[in-house]
Amino acid sequence: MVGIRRLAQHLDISIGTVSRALNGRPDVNEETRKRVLEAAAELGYAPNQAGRSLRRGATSAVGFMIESNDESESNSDNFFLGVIGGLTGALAQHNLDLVVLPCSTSEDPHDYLQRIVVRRLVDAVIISATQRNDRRIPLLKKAGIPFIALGRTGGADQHAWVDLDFEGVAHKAVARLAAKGHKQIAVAVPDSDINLGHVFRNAFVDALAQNGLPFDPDFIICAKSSEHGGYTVGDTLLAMKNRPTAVVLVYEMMAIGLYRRLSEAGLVPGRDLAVVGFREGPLARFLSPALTCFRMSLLDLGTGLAEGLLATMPAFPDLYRAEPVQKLWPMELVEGESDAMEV
Amino acid sequence: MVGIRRLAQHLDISIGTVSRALNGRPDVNEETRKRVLEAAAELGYAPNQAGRSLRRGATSAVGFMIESNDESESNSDNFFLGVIGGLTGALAQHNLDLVVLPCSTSEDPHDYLQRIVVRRLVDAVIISATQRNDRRIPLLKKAGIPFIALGRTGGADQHAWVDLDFEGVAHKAVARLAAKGHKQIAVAVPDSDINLGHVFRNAFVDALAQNGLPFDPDFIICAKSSEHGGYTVGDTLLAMKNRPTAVVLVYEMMAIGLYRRLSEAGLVPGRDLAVVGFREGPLARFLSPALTCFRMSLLDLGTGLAEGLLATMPAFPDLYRAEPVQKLWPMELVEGESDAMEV
DNA sequence: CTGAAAGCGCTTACAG
DNA sequence: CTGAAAGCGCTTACAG
Repeated sequence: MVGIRRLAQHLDISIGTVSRALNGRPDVNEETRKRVLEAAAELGYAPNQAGRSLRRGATSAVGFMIESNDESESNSDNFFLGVIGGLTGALAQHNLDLVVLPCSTSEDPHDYLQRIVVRRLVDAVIISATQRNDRRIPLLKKAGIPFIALGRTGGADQHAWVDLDFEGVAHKAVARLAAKGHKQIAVAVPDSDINLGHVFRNAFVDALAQNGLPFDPDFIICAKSSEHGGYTVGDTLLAMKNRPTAVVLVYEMMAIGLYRRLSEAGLVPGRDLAVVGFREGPLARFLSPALTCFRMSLLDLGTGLAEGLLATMPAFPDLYRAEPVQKLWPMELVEGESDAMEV
Repeated sequence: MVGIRRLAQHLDISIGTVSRALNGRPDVNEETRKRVLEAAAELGYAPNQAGRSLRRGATSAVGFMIESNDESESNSDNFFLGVIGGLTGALAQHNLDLVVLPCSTSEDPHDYLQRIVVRRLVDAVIISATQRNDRRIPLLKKAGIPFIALGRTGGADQHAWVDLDFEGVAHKAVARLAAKGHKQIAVAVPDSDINLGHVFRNAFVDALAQNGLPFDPDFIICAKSSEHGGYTVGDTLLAMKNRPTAVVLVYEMMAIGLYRRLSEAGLVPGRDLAVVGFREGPLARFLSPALTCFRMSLLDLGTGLAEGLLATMPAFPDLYRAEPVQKLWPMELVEGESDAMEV
């Protein structure tokens, strides 16, 4: 592997000049710069990242921590890939690399992140799957490393975050169902401690009140965030004596399992039970009857996350903002047939 | 952030001894080692990765390059997350970190990988979505960086790879359909230049011959590797005057779209058209009628990949093998109802 | 068993 | 505009 020394020797100039030429410093003769650039391309030289990071005290890399546990495995589908596409695009404009850091099931997310942070593997971090009480937040604050969370936490959030507009979804879904005459509306939320479950549940209860509908705690159904979870939601609904006439889901994949369970019972979504799904994805588009759900751009979400993160990085003073970005990402209703019925 | 200097000063010993104690060198007084370990835990010290990498000439990180393009976005679902789980587990045992390196749609995979490699961002690389003629292979060979491919290429493969046993799948599927009396069997393959399409097509043609069945080029249907692709496969099949009685799919997600298209035409899989899917996933399990498909463990595949990679790394002489690992990953038939019919 | 020193590959004040 | 030199935070022969 060719280093800066070899390149300098090849050009018969000093390594300092080579470095300055490559880094676009203004105080370099344009003729010299041209020769350096050409030779670098020819010899396939790029600065060794360890040497550069050590000297600069920064890695030019941003970490995106994801959890590859069983739950996310079955529900996330293409969510992260879409977001990653947006992130890489926005970060690349500022010469930042994105590295995805998968925390395995067997390791505590807090400990994993701590290792990453103290070793200074990356300059900034994006965390996802935020818990209601997420110990990673104080860890990152204490370490003083710029970060943004994809998802709110339960605390007083004095940090940057971007989250889906669960409130908007809950209100739009409930208002729509109420307009069709539904009075008994259930909601399916994840049974883990992930914060979005709490957020969505609260928004749902709030939406019921706003529409003058009674709240029945039995109508909040906890389930795994997966197809199978959707299936068990179906089980629960079918077993209720006072069965709801509508259900709102908070994970795309749940719809698949619920459709299946209903079908086994001879019931049809939109005729026997109104179903409102969550995120419109390739799967939702192929369900029959078509699922009423909510649309968003994963790419734009990724871009928004990147912008929010850049605004926390002192290394980018022109983008830096004193106030942390805290943004709810809007989701737009897509009308399907799964809640066509009126009651 | 506390460095080794601070830690040494705090303990009133030299940084050399601190380093040796932390790195488990035998030539350290056990009492000293204990004090160092305790102080490191107390002060939250871990060696700066840039400093360590520069000195050692190795990063202790393995890169897993994935492509976050539109196609993979809609087909990969949980495939990578599962594999990543297996990879992290196996690599962690050798103190290697896994970093996922997403190549964005807009960048050429070859150029992206070259940047990663020459900057020495990682010690070894796993590439995926191999093309028939994949320029990344010669790049990695020339750079002399240990690597393994998830997927074969079209060339004479003198490098390590692990791939799914497409041959086994094609033969099992065709033999099973032939036994049920099918003589006109179609296959759906991806329309991109990804190598698995070629591999599967060849295996399919081979399997037809072995079962004494004629080969009709019209029965090879190219489609996008997505739900929508499955839908267009349905379109193609329905439009054929000489319609096949069975179809074998090479992507899990295709089944969803095909089911949908058949349903729209009033046809039922397993009654009007025999369908054999590819990988059993959470989605396949929820299709109705149940999809006949093939089962594998993503976790084991990840572990196998890691082992194959470690065997190429001179840094692990006890695992090192002169012969590159080249392994077809077996897939086991899971009987469903989607090919129940006999003809 | 421990300390002092060299050096990994860069970038960047500092002289000239 | 360029070169020589210092130094980022580690690890590791080398002395003692």
